Formats: sequence, C-alpha cells, structure tokens
Amino acid sequence: MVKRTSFEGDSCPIARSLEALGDWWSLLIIREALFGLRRFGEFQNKLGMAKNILAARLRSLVDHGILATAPASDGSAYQEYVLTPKGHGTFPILVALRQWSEEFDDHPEEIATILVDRAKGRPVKKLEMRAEDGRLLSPAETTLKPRPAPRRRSA
Amino acid sequence: MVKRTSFEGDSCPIARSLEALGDWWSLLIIREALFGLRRFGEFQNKLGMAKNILAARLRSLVDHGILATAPASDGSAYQEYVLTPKGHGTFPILVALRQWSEEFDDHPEEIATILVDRAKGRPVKKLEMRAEDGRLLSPAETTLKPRPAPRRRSA
DNA sequence: CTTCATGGTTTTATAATGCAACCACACAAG
DNA sequence: CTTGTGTGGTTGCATTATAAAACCATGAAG
Repeated sequence: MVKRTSFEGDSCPIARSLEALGDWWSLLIIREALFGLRRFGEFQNKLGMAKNILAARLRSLVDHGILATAPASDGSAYQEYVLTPKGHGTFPILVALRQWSEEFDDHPEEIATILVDRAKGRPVKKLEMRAEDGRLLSPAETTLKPRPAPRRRSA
Repeated sequence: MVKRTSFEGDSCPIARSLEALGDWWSLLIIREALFGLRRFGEFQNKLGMAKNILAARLRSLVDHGILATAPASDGSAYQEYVLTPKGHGTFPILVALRQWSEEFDDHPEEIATILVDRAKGRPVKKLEMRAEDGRLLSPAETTLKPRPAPRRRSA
C-alpha cells in the first residue's frame, strides 16, 4: 500500500479533521477516554486491539493535542492518557455518529446502549442544525461561503 | 497488513457507523455528493483520488445504502450516484467534524470556507447536546443506558 | 465509420494493520 | 535484598488497503 493521501493541508475542515481522527481505532480510543479510561492497559483490555497499534494511535492522538499524558493518578511511576479540551470537543462527532447509526442501522436491535441525560435517564435529543437566529436548518438550507480574512491581531 | 478489525457486529453504534463510513475517502465522497456531485468523473476530478479506490468506495457506499445508482439525468446510458435518505442523514456528522476542526485546528487560517445559513449568509450555530426537555447538556451530563428491548411488532 | 469521453478493471509496489514474541522497567511480596 | 508478576511498550513478520498507472469496454459525438 502506498502512503495514504494526507488531508493535512486541505482547505476543508472536514478533511483536516480526518487527519487527526481518521485512523482505524482512533475514534473508539477517544470514546473510551470519554468514558474515563486512562491507562494503556485499560484501553487495550477494553478494545482488544493490537498493542503496537494502540501505542501508535495514542502517540498520534497526543501529537494532535487530543490526548495528553499525565502522571498516573494512583501515584505510581506510570503515565496516563487524559483528554484535552480539544479531545472533549470531539463529543458532538461521536454523538452524531451514534445517532446516525441508531436511525439508519440495518440491524438496530444489535445496538446495546442509548445515550441519555444523566439526570432524567431520558434519551438525548437528536442533533439539529440551527441558524444563528435559532431557525432549524435542513442541509439544503445551508451553503458554504468563503471564510472572511481574519482581523489583524495586536502583537 | 492483516485484515483490519471489523466493527460490524459491535454493539456500539459509533463503532458500527465506522464500518460504513470509516474507509479513507468515504466521508469526503459523501461530502461531495451532498454538494451535488453525481457522476464518477465528477467525484474523481474533484477529489483527485485513485480511480480504483473511488470505484471501490462508491461500491461500498452503495452496498451500505448511503448512495444509490440511478440513470444519468442527462439521458445518457451512464449511471449516477445519488444520496439516499441514509446518506443525507450523515450531514450532522460532517457538520460536527467541520465545527470541531474550526474550533480546534492548529492552523485555522488554512480553512477556506464556513458553513452558513443560505438565506441569511450567517454562520450555522454550533451543535448542542440537548435533553429531551430542551436543557443544554455537557458530555458529563450524559451517560449510556442499556437499550430497552423493542416492543413486539404485529406481523 | 472514427475519435474522444466515460467508467471502470487490472497490475504493481508500498504503507497500514494485526498477531505474537520479546523486552525493559515498575511494583509487590517474601 | 531477590523473585515473580504487571505494565507499557517495541520488534519482526505476514497480509490487506491504498495509490499510481496502464489497460479496457462501452458510450457519445461528429
């Protein structure tokens, strides 16, 4: 396999996000980190993935600023992997994937869990596209526009 | 490379979604279909990807029910690829990826476009997690719950 | 009919993945 | 202190996934 096309320099933010998130297993590792896993062994045990791939993915996620390493919380000499704010920011992506699957999966009965509001136990509402003024938007009611040049910032 | 682990039988909807969407290029093909591309050559020209990979991806997206083939709209004998409702349902995923990248990208100045409300030209609002009753939810305010057994349906 | 366009298919070589074995250090127990 | 187990990797190997390029079959236009 020749090297996969990199989307790193792409002008589209979707493509750019795939550079950080698009490797096989990456989103599932983030999912587990959101559930609170932190230790290499925890990720490995939960996901059942190859250790060399896990090591490479964790390294990549750290390099992309999604995870950070921190001293283990039990006081041992080991390191843990903790989500950064950038990592936490992936939550809507995971929710979107989940809701798409729940709605369109060929075998919805194979899905084991639903995402609920912790306080009430009720399902989280479907994600909605909304305009600045709150109007609900369908995909057809959106479009792309050139990004305005950023304002100059004082040094 | 040995065969990648399949998430097909996974009980988590996020993992399951990656089976259909997780191949390199798949989400970008869908993005282009959402922009209105339909013909093999259009996808190929726009994305600049290898034709054999494009053919394989289009086949996979059709097999997963995200795209369907239809006679070409110009009356020729060719086929077109059109998004199904399931395909259109991926829009929030793409929006979530876009918004994550816009917020956290190391080089936001390299992003060329913003997603706007077509009528007003104003940026689309950031996606929000909301409870059934409309309360805004942080990730910590959500949890997973076993999916209730489906009701028996009349034959 | 000829020529070009379209939508693939096939071949080839390298990167990406998973498996399994190995390794270096950390930690715990005696 | 020694020994054994746990932890977090690293390494070697084989197969699949990817991209590039060439090839091919049909469609369309003149």
